[in-house]
Order: sequence, then structure tokens, then C-alpha cells
Amino acid sequence: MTLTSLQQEFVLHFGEMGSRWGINRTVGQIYALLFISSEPLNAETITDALAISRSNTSMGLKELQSWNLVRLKHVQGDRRDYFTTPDDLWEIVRTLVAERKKREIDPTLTKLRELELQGPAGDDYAEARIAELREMIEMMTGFYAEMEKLETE
Amino acid sequence: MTLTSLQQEFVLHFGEMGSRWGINRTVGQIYALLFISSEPLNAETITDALAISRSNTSMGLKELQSWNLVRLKHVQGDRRDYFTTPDDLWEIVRTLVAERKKREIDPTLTKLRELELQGPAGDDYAEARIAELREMIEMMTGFYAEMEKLETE
DNA sequence: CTTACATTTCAGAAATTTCTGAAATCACTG
DNA sequence: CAGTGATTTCAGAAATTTCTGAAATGTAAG
Repeated sequence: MTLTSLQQEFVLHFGEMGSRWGINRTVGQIYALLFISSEPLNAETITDALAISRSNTSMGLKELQSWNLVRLKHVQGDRRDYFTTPDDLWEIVRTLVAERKKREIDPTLTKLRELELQGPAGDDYAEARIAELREMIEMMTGFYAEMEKLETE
Repeated sequence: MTLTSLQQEFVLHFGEMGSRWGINRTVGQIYALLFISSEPLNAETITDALAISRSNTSMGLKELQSWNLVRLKHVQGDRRDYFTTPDDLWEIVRTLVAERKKREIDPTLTKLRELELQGPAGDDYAEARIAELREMIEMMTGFYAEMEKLETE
């Protein structure tokens, strides 16, 4: 598969942005390619469209699956796996927010609670700051949970 | 300066989370240290509390300043620079959101508009998807701008 | 069971990022 | 304006991450 220059530019941009988004270049490119492709693509096609190794494609797709950002499809009479992104942009945004929360916020919340449980450490300022931060995060994740609940209804 | 074990753990956690947040370990640690310190700290103090090189501290502080996450203070009769984080957590959150938007969203919005201006590329699906993505981002940044306006009032 | 793909794993190579120490620059003081 | 201390810069070293090719594993068909 050869990319049109529009696809090319779009894909390269997402590759470059990848590092700012906490994913690597290849993962960004694969996602971008799936996003602008009308049909599901298989690993072989992705590999040669992006000129990367087959194994790199495999790892990239696994990473995207762990983010719940791609869907697996099957084509009648073809045993290869095909991948797409959801059509609905809102769904994509919701997934992104949920995954980033899970990776960037939740571990810290857990750690803060853990630190508080360890009991007074004789550093009032640090303790107060940690409690305050924990409360802020709880408030925000609580708000997020409300939104999520409303959406499912 | 020697850290209490509470400070130690907090600082190390932020160092580890750093990579998920798009900053490096040292920057995460410096920020965490400033966050839980009741008084402003100078570069020398940070350097030996974290056991890193003086130049690394300097670069880390510069990075934090570029994120607007630290404030520079001066102590009467001491010509060294002292650093703190704002007391107000809401202010910190606002800064984080604003900076991430600037680094993660704005460049992509610019790129998408640029691609659309290049005119029809004979790939209707990709064009439609790009327009749709641009609209979604505009909608979200518009909403963000409204919030920001309300806050200043 | 065997053959023919398809996919994953993984050790090392390549690329990139982070960190350091030394030198340069800056800026205040006497 | 010389001297001292603070800070920044920067080239290379160290660490980490990403990527590849080869081998291993999985899986459907005959």
C-alpha cells in the first residue's frame, strides 16, 4: 500500500507527536494510519505502508490494544487479523481519558493513600501537602466517575 | 539536606511517574521535592537532597520554569535563586492543563488546519476524518477557553 | 499429523534521551 | 574593575527506549 501525500503527512505528524503523548513514534503512526483508513488493515499492510519491521508492527498493535484504542476485525475467508479504530470520535476521546487516568493518576492516588497510612512522619508540612493533593485528586476522579455514570445512562 | 522517609518516598514516586507524564525522572523529583517543602529551596540544596549533578538540577529547573510550574524567590542577603511551587493546588492544576494543551493539542490542531488548506487530495475518507477530528478538537478547546474566561471573572 | 501461513517473542543493534563534569558566562561585591 | 560565587552551556558518557531479524510459537486446512 502506498500512502497519498495527505495520509503521509498525517501519519508522520502523529509519529512526531507520539513522544509528547507518552507513546512511541511507531505506535503513533500505526494509530494515525488506522484512523484515516476507511477499511481495516492487516499487519502486513501496515508494515509496508510505514516501512517498519513486521515485529515492530506486532508490538505496536499490542500496545494499541492495551490502550483499547483499536478493534480487531476478521474478513471472511482470510485468516489474518485486521485492525480499525472506532468510527465514533467521542468513544475514542472517552477511551483516551479513561486510559490516561488509569496510567497517570490512579497509581499516584494509590501511593498517596499508602503514604498517609504509614502514619505521622514528623513532617507536618509534607503530610498536609500530601493530604491536600490526595483530596484534590479524589475530587477530580470523583467528578470523572459521575460523568462516566451519566454517559452510560 | 537529608530527606525524611516520607519525603524520600514521595519524591521517588514522582520520579518514576515522570516518564508517564512526559517529563524525565529528575524533573519529576525536583518538582516533588519543591512541592512538599515548606520553604523555597536553592539549586545547591536540591542537588544534594536528590544526589544528582548541579548541572542536571539547573536543566531540570529550567524545564520546570518553561512549564510555569515553579516560582522563583529571593531571600534577603542571599544572592542564590530559590524555588517553590504555588501553594494553591487549583493554580497548579490550571497550569498543568494549560501547558499540556499547548504542547499536546495545539500543534495537532494547527497541523490539521494546514492539511485541510492544502485542498482536496482525492481521498474522501481521510479528508472527512481529518475534518471531523479538527472539529472535535476545536469544540474541546473552545469549551476550555470558556472555562478559562469564567475563571478570570 | 503435516504443511503453510500468521503472529509473537526476544536478544542484541540502533537510536534517542538523560546525565555529568568541565568550562564558559553572568552578576554581584568590595 | 578584579575577584568570588552562582548559574548555564555543552560535548561526550551512561542509561534507557525503540527497533530489527531470526527463531519460536500458534493455528487453521488438508
